[in-house]
Amino acid sequence: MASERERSVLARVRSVPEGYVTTYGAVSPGSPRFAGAVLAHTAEDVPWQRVVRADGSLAQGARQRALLEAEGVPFRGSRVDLGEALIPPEALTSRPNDDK
DNA sequence: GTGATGACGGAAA
DNA sequence: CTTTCCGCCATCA
Repeated sequence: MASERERSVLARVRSVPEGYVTTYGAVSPGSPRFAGAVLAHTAEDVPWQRVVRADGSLAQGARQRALLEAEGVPFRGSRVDLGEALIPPEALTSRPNDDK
Protein backbone atom coordinates (compact mmCIF):
# COMPACT_ATOMS: atom_id res chain seq x y z
CA MET A 1 0.00 0.00 0.00
CA ALA A 2 1.99 2.81 -1.32
CA SER A 3 1.43 6.32 -0.11
CA GLU A 4 0.27 8.98 -2.50
CA ARG A 5 3.74 10.39 -2.75
CA GLU A 6 5.30 7.02 -3.36
CA ARG A 7 2.90 6.29 -6.19
CA SER A 8 3.69 9.62 -7.74
CA VAL A 9 7.38 8.82 -7.82
CA LEU A 10 6.90 5.40 -9.36
CA ALA A 11 4.48 6.77 -11.94
CA ARG A 12 7.03 9.25 -13.27
CA VAL A 13 9.82 6.72 -13.33
CA ARG A 14 7.72 4.42 -15.44
CA SER A 15 6.86 7.26 -17.79
CA VAL A 16 10.50 7.67 -18.74
CA PRO A 17 11.04 6.11 -22.19
CA GLU A 18 13.96 3.88 -22.96
CA GLY A 19 17.15 5.74 -23.77
CA TYR A 20 16.23 8.66 -21.54
CA VAL A 21 16.63 9.48 -17.87
CA THR A 22 15.11 11.66 -15.19
CA THR A 23 16.34 13.15 -11.95
CA TYR A 24 15.38 12.51 -8.35
CA GLY A 25 14.33 16.09 -7.89
CA ALA A 26 11.97 15.69 -10.85
CA VAL A 27 10.23 12.61 -9.50
CA SER A 28 10.05 13.87 -5.95
CA PRO A 29 9.91 17.67 -5.86
CA GLY A 30 11.00 19.04 -2.52
CA SER A 31 12.11 15.63 -1.31
CA PRO A 32 14.62 14.08 -3.70
CA ARG A 33 15.80 11.78 -0.96
CA PHE A 34 12.39 10.25 -0.70
CA ALA A 35 12.60 9.17 -4.34
CA GLY A 36 15.72 7.18 -3.65
CA ALA A 37 14.23 5.69 -0.53
CA VAL A 38 11.24 4.47 -2.52
CA LEU A 39 13.32 2.97 -5.31
CA ALA A 40 15.55 1.42 -2.69
CA HIS A 41 12.72 -0.77 -1.49
CA THR A 42 10.85 -0.94 -4.78
CA ALA A 43 12.52 -2.91 -7.55
CA GLU A 44 9.77 -4.68 -9.40
CA ASP A 45 8.22 -2.88 -12.37
CA VAL A 46 10.17 0.28 -11.92
CA PRO A 47 13.08 1.16 -14.23
CA TRP A 48 15.01 2.69 -11.34
CA GLN A 49 18.12 2.71 -13.53
CA ARG A 50 16.67 5.61 -15.53
CA VAL A 51 16.68 7.78 -12.45
CA VAL A 52 19.92 9.70 -11.99
CA ARG A 53 21.11 12.64 -9.91
CA ALA A 54 20.54 16.26 -10.85
CA ASP A 55 24.09 16.58 -12.18
CA GLY A 56 23.87 13.40 -14.23
CA SER A 57 25.90 11.28 -11.85
CA LEU A 58 24.66 7.80 -11.12
CA ALA A 59 23.37 6.59 -7.78
CA GLN A 60 24.25 2.93 -8.14
CA GLY A 61 27.45 3.43 -10.06
CA ALA A 62 28.64 0.81 -12.53
CA ARG A 63 25.53 -1.29 -12.21
CA GLN A 64 23.20 1.47 -13.25
CA ARG A 65 25.57 2.64 -15.94
CA ALA A 66 25.58 -0.76 -17.64
CA LEU A 67 21.80 -0.77 -17.88
CA LEU A 68 21.63 2.78 -19.20
CA GLU A 69 24.24 2.23 -21.88
CA ALA A 70 22.37 -0.89 -22.95
CA GLU A 71 19.30 1.27 -23.49
CA GLY A 72 21.19 3.77 -25.56
CA VAL A 73 21.63 6.52 -23.01
CA PRO A 74 24.41 8.92 -24.07
CA PHE A 75 27.23 9.23 -21.57
CA ARG A 76 29.65 12.02 -20.96
CA GLY A 77 32.58 10.42 -19.20
CA SER A 78 31.26 8.75 -16.06
CA ARG A 79 28.10 10.81 -16.12
CA VAL A 80 24.95 10.83 -18.20
CA ASP A 81 24.63 13.51 -20.86
CA LEU A 82 21.58 15.22 -19.44
CA GLY A 83 21.53 17.61 -22.37
CA GLU A 84 20.47 14.68 -24.55
CA ALA A 85 19.05 12.08 -22.21
CA LEU A 86 17.31 14.14 -19.56
CA ILE A 87 13.56 14.29 -19.97
CA PRO A 88 11.85 17.56 -19.07
CA PRO A 89 9.24 17.17 -16.32
CA GLU A 90 6.74 18.30 -18.92
CA ALA A 91 7.35 15.16 -20.91
CA LEU A 92 6.33 12.98 -18.00
CA THR A 93 2.80 11.78 -17.45
CA SER A 94 2.59 13.76 -14.24
CA ARG A 95 4.51 16.91 -13.60
CA PRO A 96 6.06 17.87 -10.23
CA ASN A 97 3.86 20.93 -9.98
CA ASP A 98 1.72 21.75 -12.93
CA ASP A 99 -0.50 23.83 -10.71
CA LYS A 100 1.83 26.77 -11.30
C1' DG B 1 6.71 12.19 21.17
C1' DT B 2 12.20 13.04 19.71
C1' DG B 3 16.41 11.95 17.10
C1' DA B 4 19.12 9.98 13.37
C1' DT B 5 19.51 8.56 8.44
C1' DG B 6 19.26 8.81 3.43
C1' DA B 7 19.69 5.51 -4.39
C1' DC B 8 19.58 14.15 -3.09
C1' DG B 9 20.18 19.32 -4.43
C1' DG B 10 22.34 23.36 -4.56
C1' DA B 11 25.70 26.71 -3.06
C1' DA B 12 30.30 27.77 -1.40
C1' DA B 13 35.39 27.14 -1.22
C1' DC C 1 37.09 21.11 -12.72
C1' DT C 2 36.59 18.63 -7.54
C1' DT C 3 35.45 18.55 -2.72
C1' DT C 4 32.79 20.12 1.42
C1' DC C 5 28.86 21.77 3.90
C1' DC C 6 24.09 22.77 4.88
C1' DG C 7 19.26 22.13 4.09
C1' DC C 8 15.21 19.48 2.57
C1' DC C 9 11.34 16.21 3.58
C1' DA C 10 9.76 11.51 4.61
C1' DT C 11 10.70 7.21 6.98
C1' DC C 12 12.70 4.36 10.61
C1' DA C 13 14.43 3.26 15.42
